[in-house]
Amino acid sequence: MSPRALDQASLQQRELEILESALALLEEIDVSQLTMDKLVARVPYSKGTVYGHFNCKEDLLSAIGLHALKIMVGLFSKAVEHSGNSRERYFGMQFAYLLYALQNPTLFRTALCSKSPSVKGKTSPDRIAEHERLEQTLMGLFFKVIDEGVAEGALTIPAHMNKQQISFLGWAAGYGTIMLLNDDLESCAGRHGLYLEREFFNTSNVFLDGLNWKPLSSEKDYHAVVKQMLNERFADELKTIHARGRQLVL
Amino acid sequence: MSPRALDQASLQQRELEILESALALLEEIDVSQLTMDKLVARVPYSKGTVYGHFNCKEDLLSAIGLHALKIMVGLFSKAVEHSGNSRERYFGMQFAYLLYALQNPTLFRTALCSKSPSVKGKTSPDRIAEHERLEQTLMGLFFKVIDEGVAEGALTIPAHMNKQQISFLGWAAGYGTIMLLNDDLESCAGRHGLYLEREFFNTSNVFLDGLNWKPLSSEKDYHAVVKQMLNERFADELKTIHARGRQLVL
DNA sequence: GTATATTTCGACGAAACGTCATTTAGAGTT
DNA sequence: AACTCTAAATGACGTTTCGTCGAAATATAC
Repeated sequence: MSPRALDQASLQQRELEILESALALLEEIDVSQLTMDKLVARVPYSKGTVYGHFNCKEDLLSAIGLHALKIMVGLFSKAVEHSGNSRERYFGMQFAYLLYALQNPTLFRTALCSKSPSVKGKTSPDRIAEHERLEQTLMGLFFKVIDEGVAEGALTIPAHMNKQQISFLGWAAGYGTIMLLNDDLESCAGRHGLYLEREFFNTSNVFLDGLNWKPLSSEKDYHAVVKQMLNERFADELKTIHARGRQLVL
Repeated sequence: MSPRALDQASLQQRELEILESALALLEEIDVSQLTMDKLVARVPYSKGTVYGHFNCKEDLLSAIGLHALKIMVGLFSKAVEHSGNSRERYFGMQFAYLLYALQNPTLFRTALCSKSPSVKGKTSPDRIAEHERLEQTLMGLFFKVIDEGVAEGALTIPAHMNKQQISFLGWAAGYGTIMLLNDDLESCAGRHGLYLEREFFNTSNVFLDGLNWKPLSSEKDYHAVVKQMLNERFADELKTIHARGRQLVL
């Protein structure tokens, strides 16, 4: 009956291959210069095949956004599994976001585009749904640690807030810090370099102190916490970041 | 010599006219559907003339972003001039950002696009420079109130932070809140409506409490502060928001 | 070897872009 | 009032990018 039904696995495999080619291309040219024709020229597949995976440039960008989300889930999971109290782990999760951004500057920058309304407007419904699903997963990781914080007695959720709001605010703080200091991602510790991690660190602590999540930053040396977690859990990521000529200064 | 030399004023006038036509068009279609041809068809000018002002769609989007920034400067200035202590005014400035977003949902959504790397990559250098200039102005407004807070003795800048970091974090919190709850902008207080202003309010207070900017939210009724400022300073904006069928619930 | 369902291919028409040779019209000149 | 001169406006046109679709290729079943 059905001859050579292409299995899901090799389809996904090829999709990933095309996606990575796109990212490689984006190392050379700006997103604004990216065209489907250029991508097709670079890939060992035809236009029709590429369009079978991504129905337009915007859909491709969204797929890259999804890819980024998957990497984040992996990093955040590692941070959550780290030993330590709830605040340390929450803090670690926030910091993992910075690691992701430093390790994959192109991916990070491109994923930002996928948030833009002009891109979302052309994305396939499937991918949008998958996007929401993954964001839910990420949220779940944050919720878990918040719950543990409450269980430990280290955190009391303010009367006028809920878990969503808390994890959301932390996310916004981290996201905003990185986005506004975006330039630092590329810089090899030049004039402005080295601010990003410092600001990220401080921002996260101000946020957690604001929630009165114990132990406060005045009661515990979170520099040491971050350093330990980096060494024990994120050695590979650090290596990649160093290979990019970027140091992580805390 | 020069016949009918066009003065700068009428040039800017026309640029604004085209820009507003674009925004009107964006009330009907999505940003992703916007084309220069559609804009030209809608405007009493030719393609060449339109391209004289905006050298591509992305440049137009950036111009819309600039327009948004100008409106923000106006709103923030009003909030800064309000009576009250420094925290009240800083809080008011944050809230003015929400007003802007609710009053101009299309503008807000479109301005978001102009932040995307894919758009910035095609924007004219002049406009990028102007963008930075205006953002400096906005920053300046925040700095001013932070300085006043310090002068009043209501705020002590944490040893490991500076003004930039503080205003940045507040901005990120507000920006993030609105962006992630973007959908609420359009909704006429439906199922999900009404969360945005509540979260925005709480987020801002958590942030300011985290900084220990006195009086804390436990010491003062900031609901009353916001309500008073809205009535005294932002009656017009409230009217527009109501006209859009959106209530502001605090 | 043949039939058949599936995948791949890339040429092609449509759409959007952005330019530039031409036209228009206002101000000065006679 | 006719003429000239030139900045400004125009829109047709060549180019680029898009996304589709009929044809070709491929692999399996029989």
